[in-house]
Amino acid sequence: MDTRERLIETTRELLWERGYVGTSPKAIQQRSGAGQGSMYHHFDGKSDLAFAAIEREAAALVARAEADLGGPGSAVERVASYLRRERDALRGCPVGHLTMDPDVMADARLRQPVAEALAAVVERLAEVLEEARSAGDLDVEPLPTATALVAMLQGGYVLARASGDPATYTRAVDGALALLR
Amino acid sequence: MDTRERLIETTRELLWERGYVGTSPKAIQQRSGAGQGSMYHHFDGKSDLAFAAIEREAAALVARAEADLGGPGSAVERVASYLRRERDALRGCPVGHLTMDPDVMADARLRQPVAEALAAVVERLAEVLEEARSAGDLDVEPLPTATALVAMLQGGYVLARASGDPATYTRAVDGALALLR
DNA sequence: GTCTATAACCTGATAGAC
DNA sequence: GTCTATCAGGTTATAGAC
Repeated sequence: MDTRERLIETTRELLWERGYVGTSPKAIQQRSGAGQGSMYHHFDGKSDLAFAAIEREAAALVARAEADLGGPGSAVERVASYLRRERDALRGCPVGHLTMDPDVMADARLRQPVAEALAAVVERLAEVLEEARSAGDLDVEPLPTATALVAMLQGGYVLARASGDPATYTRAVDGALALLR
Repeated sequence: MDTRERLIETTRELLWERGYVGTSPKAIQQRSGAGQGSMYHHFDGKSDLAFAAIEREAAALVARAEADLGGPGSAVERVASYLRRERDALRGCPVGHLTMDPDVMADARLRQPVAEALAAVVERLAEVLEEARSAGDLDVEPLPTATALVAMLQGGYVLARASGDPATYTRAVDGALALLR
């Protein structure tokens, strides 16, 4: 992995752990092993480097959702496997996380990939719910239901982090799946 | 309002807007109109002042939930009025917000009021759901359902902030209420 | 209770040598 | 491409006068 790549991956980690406001260029340089000059050679500054990291994280989120929602099985099964996929509940969502960061939300460029990725996941889930409805397996409005389910996952992280217990996240998912029937 | 009070209320505002990591003592002093010496006279430091603000915010969260969940009406109606209560979707939850802040989560003292308040809301909602179940109006497991519903609210903020549109929050609530039937 | 002074370190970046 | 030097300003306090 070359220096540029290491800078981006390190920034992904730090954005996840500490957010944008809580991540300093110095911390990125130290963890990645890149020097000051090196970082400013490859990127215009903190915001530019964060953009590269956020774009990549956003694309990864959409890809993970698609792996479940576009996988094998009936529409209902795919929704369940998306909801039940193992997640690192105490770390939270690397993308959803960023919506609570004031400096990310204040910067249109940083905000865009976050907005697009979450919207894409909701829309994709709505498509699969629509499919389940057509098949007669479910009787719900696709878009509000998809929005509620993705919100429940995002909020599941909030409650799990607050309680310090990953089981809180699982409990939220169980509750949502039970409601879906 | 005296200086001490102004410091606490200003800190509540700034924690909501910018989080703990993103809020500096200087910013608190400037917005509250209190001087450096004044702040350090009333509080041991940033963390001590934040604790006072967080404790108060956490208590307010529990009180708002109780106003709906302990209000008049049937159990089902109270759940609906809790879920439908108007919230400032783009600002997010002043308490849930803090779970994404690394320095709050790393400090047991700051974390405790956040953990307790969110747990109290979930438990209270579960009680009301149990009541609705006893009345034969609802057929759900109280605790997982309450966890899913509170998570949905917390995640509704995430999606609304990402999209920049408060309607996203409302859509999530609508989806959840529809599932509850 | 509030003020100013001071401190040691961090932040986010630029400049120019190698 | 990477390095070190430098910079103006912010951070989170402490000290002591008023």
